[in-house]
Amino acid sequence: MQDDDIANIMRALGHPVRLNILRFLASQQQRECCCGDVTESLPLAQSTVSQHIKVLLDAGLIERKPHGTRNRYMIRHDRLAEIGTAFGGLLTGLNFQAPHKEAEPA
Amino acid sequence: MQDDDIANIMRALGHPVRLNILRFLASQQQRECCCGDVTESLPLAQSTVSQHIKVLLDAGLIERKPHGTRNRYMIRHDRLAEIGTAFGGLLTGLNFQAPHKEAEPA
DNA sequence: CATGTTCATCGCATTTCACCTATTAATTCG
DNA sequence: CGAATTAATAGGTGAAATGCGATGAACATG
Repeated sequence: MQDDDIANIMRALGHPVRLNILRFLASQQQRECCCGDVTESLPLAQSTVSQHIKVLLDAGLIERKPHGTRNRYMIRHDRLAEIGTAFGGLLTGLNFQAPHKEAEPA
Repeated sequence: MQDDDIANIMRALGHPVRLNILRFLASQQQRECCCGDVTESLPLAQSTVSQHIKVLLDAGLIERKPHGTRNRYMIRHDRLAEIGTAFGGLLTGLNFQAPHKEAEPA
């Protein structure tokens, strides 16, 4: 995964509302979960929520499934796994460069 | 760690240039590493780099140590560990069962 | 077909971000 | 002290993000 991809994903995660949306989706996994449900759980207008959902979609963090007149949203666990790996790699890379001097444990 | 903190950190990590700066600092850990060094490694003006550094400082990802007329910068490994834990917690909360191990400094 | 529901998208206003040049503060040194 | 060095900050500009209300497409149903 490229720096640009990681940066994009981090930016998508860099907003409290979007974190809330993800958590909400996670908590409602097995039910119908459409834009309206998410909107109800937040003090924001429907259009605003829809925008945030789009950001998460574009970052590949969630997926959309049309379902009648509604859209059902769900977390993309496959992508989360990738992201976890990439992020772990990033942190490891940032930690790795001090072979003789280690971060001292308290 | 609160959602706002996580979001702040994610936003700080959500820019390729800042990822580059972190990597550069990681690779130069044992040497003097001041703003000028970072600037030389990037196609950006000194003031722009200084601003990015400020974002990383505010997010607690790096620290500053005045050193003569220069400022020496270094990665805050303690914070990276915290962030790794928080991020892991976030992913777990989203129902992601990590099949890989987390990046932590020993 | 007409009506109601859902929600993405389109303006629009405001704020924040990213970049620059120029300046200023702090420090070293002749 | 004056000159040089380093880097933070001030100020300006254009782009992007964030929020809203309004509109319209897609679908279900009477």
